Amino acid sequence: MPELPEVEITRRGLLPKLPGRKIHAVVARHAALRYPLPRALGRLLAGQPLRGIDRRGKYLLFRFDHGTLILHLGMSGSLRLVPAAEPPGKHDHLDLVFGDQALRLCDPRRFGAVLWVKDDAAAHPLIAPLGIEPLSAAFTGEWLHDATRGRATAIKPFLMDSHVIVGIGNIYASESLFRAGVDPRTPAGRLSRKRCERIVTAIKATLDAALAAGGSTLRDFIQSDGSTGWFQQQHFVYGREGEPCRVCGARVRALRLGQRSTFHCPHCQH
DNA sequence: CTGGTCACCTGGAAGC
DNA sequence: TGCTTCCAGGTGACCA
Repeated sequence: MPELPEVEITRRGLLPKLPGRKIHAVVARHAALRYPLPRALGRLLAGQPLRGIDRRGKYLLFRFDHGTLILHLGMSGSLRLVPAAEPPGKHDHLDLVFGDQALRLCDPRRFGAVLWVKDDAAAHPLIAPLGIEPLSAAFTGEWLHDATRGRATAIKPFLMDSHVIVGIGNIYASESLFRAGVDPRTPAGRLSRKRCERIVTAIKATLDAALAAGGSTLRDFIQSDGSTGWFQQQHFVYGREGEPCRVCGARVRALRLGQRSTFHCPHCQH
């Protein structure tokens, strides 16, 4: 589920509530997600005030005086703030208990990650190789044009490579290329400067729209029982195979690119 | 380095 | 109804 906007919305939802508060206990109900959980997390964090919550790509960074807890939601993870006494569900693998509230990690597929770094989190082997932040000022058409030179791979999987650009998952890759009017199969290295500019503008607009949509439901999914899941976006093409394009009415087509389902409008995208 | 494939895990939907 | 198969929003590891 989570792509960059979902992770960022989660972060923004927690920001006014958690930093400054002390962790009282940690409850780990599963020994490992994608990786084994850090050992003795309770001893490590009990009594420690959370200093801040940052984000790098889709990784959330919980800052403490003596290190950083790195958290990734994987494909199916979500964080909720619940009453600490609330009984955990089947896939609620980890609680960080702040007084009478718990920050609860639910992740049915367990593709998420929880890691502890004592030193500079930016130097962690999973963080250091991450690519550019798509919402940063440094992400421009010129940057994308430079980055794509000499690359034969299709632009869609290229955009999803977190070592190039972070945060663009399967949904927003299709959606952004639709907005840009670019065929997802186009070899990255063949894109003109102008088309790179269109793609960058489209990515920022797509992510901004998702952030705006998430902001309006933020309170719900941070505090409620989570049954509503992630906020719903009106997609242009994603998941709409055979349905009419919202712009031109042509049938939306599906294909596979790099093992991932890809949606596009053959009339609007070239 | 590049591009392509696989695996990790569970659950829901579709097919028979 | 029940069993089987396929698919899912991520990404690191591995291969040629």
